[in-house]
Amino acid sequence: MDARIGKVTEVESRPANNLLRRLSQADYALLAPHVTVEDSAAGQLLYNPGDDVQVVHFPCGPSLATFLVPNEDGRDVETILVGREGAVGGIVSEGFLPAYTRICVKFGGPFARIHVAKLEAAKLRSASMRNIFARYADCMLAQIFQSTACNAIHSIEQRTAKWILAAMERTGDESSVPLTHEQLATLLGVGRSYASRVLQSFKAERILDTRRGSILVRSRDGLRQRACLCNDAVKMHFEEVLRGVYPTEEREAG
Amino acid sequence: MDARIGKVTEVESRPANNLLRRLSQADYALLAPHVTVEDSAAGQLLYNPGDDVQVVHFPCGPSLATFLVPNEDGRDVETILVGREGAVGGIVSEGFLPAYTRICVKFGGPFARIHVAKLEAAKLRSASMRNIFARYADCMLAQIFQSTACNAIHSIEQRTAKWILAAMERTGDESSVPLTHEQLATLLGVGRSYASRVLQSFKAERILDTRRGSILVRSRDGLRQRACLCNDAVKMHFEEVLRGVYPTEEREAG
DNA sequence: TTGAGTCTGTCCACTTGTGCACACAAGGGA
DNA sequence: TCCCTTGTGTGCACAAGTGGACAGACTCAA
Repeated sequence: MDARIGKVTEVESRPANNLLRRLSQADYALLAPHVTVEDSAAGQLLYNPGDDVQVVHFPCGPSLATFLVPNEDGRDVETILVGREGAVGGIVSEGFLPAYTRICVKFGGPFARIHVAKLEAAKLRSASMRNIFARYADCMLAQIFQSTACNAIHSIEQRTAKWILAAMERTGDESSVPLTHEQLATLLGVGRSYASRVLQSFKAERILDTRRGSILVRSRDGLRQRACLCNDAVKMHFEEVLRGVYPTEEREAG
Repeated sequence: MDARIGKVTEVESRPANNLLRRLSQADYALLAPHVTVEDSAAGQLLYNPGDDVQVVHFPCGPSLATFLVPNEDGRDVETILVGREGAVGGIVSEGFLPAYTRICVKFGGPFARIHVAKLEAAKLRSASMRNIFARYADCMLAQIFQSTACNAIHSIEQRTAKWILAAMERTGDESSVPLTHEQLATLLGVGRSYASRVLQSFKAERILDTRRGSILVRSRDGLRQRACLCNDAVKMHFEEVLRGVYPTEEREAG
C-alpha cells in the first residue's frame, strides 16, 4: 500500500495488522518474542461459548473474524466483523474467562497470535500499551453498540449493503465478497429468500452481480447509497479515538 | 434484602451497588475516599456522544441507567440497561475518551460516583480490583452482544416482555414499571401503535395492566413465557464470571 | 460425461410491523 | 371546576419480512 522505496522499516516487517503496526517500537519489542503468525481457514472456530480465552488473534491482510451469538434455534447471529484494524479474544475480558460468543474465521488468511497472559504482562509494564488496547476496546464496544441499534431500526436492504461494504473495507478486496445467499441471510438473521430478493434488486440497479458462492461489487457508491450510516459512525469513532496514538499514517478500516 | 441481625458489616455500609459491595475491604478502602453518592432524576443525561468520560456512575438501589445510540432520524435507540449490578462510564475505555453513546438515567435514584482516574489508579495498585472490573466489563460486553442478536431475530412482543422483566429485576420493583407506551416504543425502536397493541395483548391475557404512564405487572411468569431467553443467557454469564470473586452472597441482577 | 449435491431465482400465502389518523380518557394547573 | 396537555386504544392501508416449495443452474468428483 504505502511501501516506501529504500530499506524496509521496522514497522513494515511486523504482521499486517494495524493494532500491532502502530505500537511504538519499544512496546512492540515487549510482544515480539511471543507473537506467532499462522493461517486459519474460513469457517474455523477460534472460540466457542464457554471456552477459556487464552489467545488473542490479530487478523492480518485479508483475513476476517466474526463474533456469533448462539440462538435457541441453533442459528448463530453475527454481530460484528473484525479485520486487520483490530483483534479478537480477551480484548475486554483480559483473558481467562469463559467466552460468551462464538468467534469464527469468516474469510481465511493469516492471523498473528499471542497469549493473553503475555499481552497482559506487557500492558502492566507499559502505559502506552495499556492505552492503545483500551482505546481499541472502546472502538470495538462502539462497533457493537452501533450494531445493536442498527439491527433494531434499519432495513435488511440497508444492513445487507452495510455488511458488504464493511467486509470489503476490511479485506481490501474491492470487487468481490465470497458468500452464498444462505450465508448472508444467516449472518444477518433473516430469511434466505428475502436476502436473495435484496441481492436481486441490487443486481437490477447494476450495483452488483451474483456468482455462485460470491457477490461481485460493481458500484461501491451504489452500495453506499443503499447502506445505513452505521459504518461511517463507527469509523469516525475509530479515527477520533486512535488518531495520534499510532506512530505511522496507515489508514484505519472502521 | 438479607439484612443480618447484629452489627452492620462494613460491606453493608457501602452504597447499594453490587460491584462496590463485593470488592474486598482492602480494595474498597482504595476507592472510599473518592466515592460520592448523589441522586439523579429520570431523564438526566450522564454522557452525550463526544463527551470526555471522566466519571464512573454506579447505580444504587432502584436507579437505572441506559445506553442510547443516536440515530440519523434523531431518534435514540436503547441498547442495554445497567442497574445496581454494574456501572457506566469508562468501564471499557478506562476514561478520557469521547463517549460513543448517550447515557441516560432511566429511573431516578442514587448513584455512587468516582473519577475514572482515581479508579484507574486503584486498579494499578490492586490486581483483584483489575480483575473484578475486567470481569464486569466482560459481562457488560456479553449483554450488548446478546442485545445485538436479540434485535436481529426476536419479535417485538418478546423484546417488550424481556425489557419489562429486565427493568423489574434491576430496580427491585416487582409490580410496576414507570413508562409510557411512547417511551417503550422509542426505546425498542418500534412504532408506538404497535407497542400499544402488544401491551393490549398482554393485558388481554392478564399478564399486565396499563395505567397512564406506567405498566402494572400481574404475572411475572406470563411475561417470562412471552419473553425471549436473552435475559437468562446474560444472567448465566454474570453468574459464571462473577461467581467466587465477590466476598458476599448477594444475588446478581443479570 | 454423468450424477449428486449445492446454490440460485422466483412464486405464493401468510405474519409482523409501520405510519397516520382520530376519538376518547386522565390528570394537573389556573 | 374546566381546560389543556399528554397519553391511550383502535382502525386502516400498506410495507417489510417469513418460510416453504420447486425448477433450473452450476460445479466438483467419480
